[in-house]
Amino acid sequence: MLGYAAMNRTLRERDPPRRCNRDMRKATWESEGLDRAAELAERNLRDLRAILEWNRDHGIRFYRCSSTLIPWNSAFDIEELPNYERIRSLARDCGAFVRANGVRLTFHPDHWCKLASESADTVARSVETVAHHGRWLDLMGLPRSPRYAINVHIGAHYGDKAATAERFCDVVADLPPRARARLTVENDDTDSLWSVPELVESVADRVGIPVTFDYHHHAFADRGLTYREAFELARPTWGDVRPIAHYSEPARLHGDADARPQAHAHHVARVPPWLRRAADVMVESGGKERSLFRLRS
DNA sequence: TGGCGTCAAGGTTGC
DNA sequence: GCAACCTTGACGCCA
Repeated sequence: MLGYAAMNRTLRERDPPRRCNRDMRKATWESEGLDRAAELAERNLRDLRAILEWNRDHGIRFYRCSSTLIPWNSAFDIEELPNYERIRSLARDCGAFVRANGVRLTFHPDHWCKLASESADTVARSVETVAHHGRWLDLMGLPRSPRYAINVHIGAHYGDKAATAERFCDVVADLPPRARARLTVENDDTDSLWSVPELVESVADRVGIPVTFDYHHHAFADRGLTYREAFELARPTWGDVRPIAHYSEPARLHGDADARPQAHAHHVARVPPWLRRAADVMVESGGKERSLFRLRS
């Protein structure tokens, strides 16, 4: 399967727009609080259902939902929402749709999520982040499996990779099951950070979570491995679950000579067939769902 | 209503 | 030691 992340450009341009990433700024959160969060969450969940239906109608069964599905959820318990029962019902409905249609739904908390941080406060906030993603998937009634992944990066080295890996594993082992059982870890796009072999050896083999292979990121920390060798290293960490891989192409190869090497191109030319055969591939490009259509044509 | 400056959070690197 | 940068759409102020 091929998938895309977050925004659906086609539905975003409709009137009214359909999207599941409505958010608010701090000042709004402080002035309007739970009532506003409740309203945005409800609209986001309704539109998530619409996006999932649109995906199915267009042959797309792999989708990464925005982490602002329930905005500011790290600041409150979801049961505190005044419309909690409606939220629960909408989430259950999305989950039922996902299961009935063989959809793979995942999340990818952003780079503020630092499970291996040296700061206890940062770790606590990061644990809360993956925990509430797990809560959403539970509300949807989806199995606690990396089929419905909550994918994170370690994203730092703190000057000591061995100690960082140790902290990461300790924190992961203590996560609530709703997050722990769905957690996956992805290779970074920086030479000093976490490559596929490092994640497999230092994390996956120790604490038993799958490694998400990001094809584009691998170029920045290849450790002498070809793309295929790196993927084959990550593959067994998924056990019985079909692996997820991320695929994008450098903007520089698509005419943007000034782009930094890590920048993603707006579309991708071709997903390697060996990768498509062995994994569900999340295409990360600005073109979103339209990039998938171009790959088919 | 449209344009546009700014946005909760962490960490690395360059100066 | 401080500032820029990551990344990117969307929020929300202001004209």
